[in-house]
Amino acid sequence: MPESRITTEMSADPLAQLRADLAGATAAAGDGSAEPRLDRPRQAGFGDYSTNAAMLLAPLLGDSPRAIAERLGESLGDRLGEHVERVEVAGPGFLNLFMTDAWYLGALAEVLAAGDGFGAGAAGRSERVNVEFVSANPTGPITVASGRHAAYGDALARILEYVGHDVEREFYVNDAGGQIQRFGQSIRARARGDTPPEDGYHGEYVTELAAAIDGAAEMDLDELAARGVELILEGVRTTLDRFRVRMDRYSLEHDVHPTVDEVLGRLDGVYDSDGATWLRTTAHGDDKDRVLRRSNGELTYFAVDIAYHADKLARGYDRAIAIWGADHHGHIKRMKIAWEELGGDPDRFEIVIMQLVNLTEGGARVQMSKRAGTVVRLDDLLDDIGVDAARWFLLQRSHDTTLDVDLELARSQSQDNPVYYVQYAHARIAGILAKAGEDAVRRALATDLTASPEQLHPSARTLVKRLLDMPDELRDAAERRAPHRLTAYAHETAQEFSAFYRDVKVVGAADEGGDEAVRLAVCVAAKRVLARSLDLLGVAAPESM
RNA sequence: GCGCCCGUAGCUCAGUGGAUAGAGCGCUCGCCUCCGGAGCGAGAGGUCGCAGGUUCAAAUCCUGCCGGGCGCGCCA
Repeated sequence: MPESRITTEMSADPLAQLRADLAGATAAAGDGSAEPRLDRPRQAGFGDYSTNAAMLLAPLLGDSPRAIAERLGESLGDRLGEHVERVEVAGPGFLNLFMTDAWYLGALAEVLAAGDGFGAGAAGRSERVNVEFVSANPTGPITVASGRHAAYGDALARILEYVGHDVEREFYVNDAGGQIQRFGQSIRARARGDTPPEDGYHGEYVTELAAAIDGAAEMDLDELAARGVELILEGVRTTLDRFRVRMDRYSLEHDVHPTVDEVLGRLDGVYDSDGATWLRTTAHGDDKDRVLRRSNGELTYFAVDIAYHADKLARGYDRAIAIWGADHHGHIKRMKIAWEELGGDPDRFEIVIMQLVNLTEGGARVQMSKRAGTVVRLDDLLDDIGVDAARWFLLQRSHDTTLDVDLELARSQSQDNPVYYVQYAHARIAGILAKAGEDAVRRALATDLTASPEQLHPSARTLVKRLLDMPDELRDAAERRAPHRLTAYAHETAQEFSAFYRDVKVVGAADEGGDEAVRLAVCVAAKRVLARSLDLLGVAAPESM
């Protein structure tokens, strides 16, 4: 294992360098198979970073973890030189690293040298990724539930892009089939002053559509439905735009239909029974076979979806991520089976299931019923709590847990609301930098920070340490498809900036014997990290509030 | 009955193998001659649903139960 090799390479990620040194020392002590972790201990007494390397080496070397830790600590200390204050062996065999101010300042300088791109490309390997989300029947305005999909899919796409992937965002429009027919019938009924069919659409917007379409009462049903879809889609685009959600591609089910026969012909296990056409999905572990064409001759949603995915597959993405609602989880198995039948690699087709959203007001649940037409529209939510709060709250929780949005809290522009807390921290930094003046900031950024005599305040070290986490946080958020982690990260960063602000004076640092340039540099780095985090979440990062 | 998701502080939830389990809200008590008080600090509050198992180490992995949500159509 070449030693100093890895560490001499310039990297925009100081932690990656530290990790490389650790990996080098560990490999030299063992056979290279151990993959040590570099952790941030919660306890300040356990150092700035810690590693489990010795405990991993113990079974390999047949020695006690603590004895190995002693030796490994020494060689690691040699590698790190002046970057490390001391290396301690603790507990069952942890190695705790206490970094020097010099290391912190060097790391800070690297963060700043990365400009606005700190953490960019953290994925390492770039893939061409398709993210399909929000896809829904274009038979009504976009709801809060779809809003969660939209916020999630968009933030995920932003994060994937930032860490280095080539992302395409796609909206699949189910503009064909029975639901659309019922939609057309519903519009016609309203146009004629009748009540829509039982299984039709009863929302008030249907009446508005009927009024907006000339001759709706007499129009051909298919044409009427198509006109309705057109108007709904227009509204959907407007809402998504307002919600800062960008789509690269709208795929229409209508366009998929002509390809269905050809695609189904490529599948094994298609057979006729009871006047219908089936796919033998049980051959691949499904509990029952699935209908492709009903005995009345109509295609099922499944059949059309297979053709849609065949098209997606043919487009040759490295990875396709589809975001579906919780009520669709029963379809995962059969769709994956079909994907494989089509020759797709199962590892390159992911389905993310979004759990439901509930709105609460003063502790009570806001009742939503699709049938009764009392579903809350995303637009209504945006009117109520604003785009920033809506994006934040809809993104705050993991996609696989049901989400409660406390409207009262989300609405309040007070100290209670986490999204304003983070934005406030960003604006506050902007205020400080403005107070310092452009020249001072420019000079600070041109300074060789490592030459500064500044003794970093513990709050400054904590904050810088947090900033250095960004590449890892982004990588985790991307790999785990977990944008919500970024809300937590942004909030922690804001909190730690607040502590830093409380503990040290930035403008006029000299008054207390400090180096203003270093402190300004910390501010600039923190501001960029907050701005980037907020941007990836689709939340504004205001200069003033 | 079967499948998927969830069960962590009063509430809403982070935390997918590491050392004394965290945040926000709510509650209690403090802090404005100070670069933005839309702020800051302190405190109370937890058998990580239960029981086994794997591991040097489990909220985290495995098994079985219990509780909640969502599905289980020739609907989409």
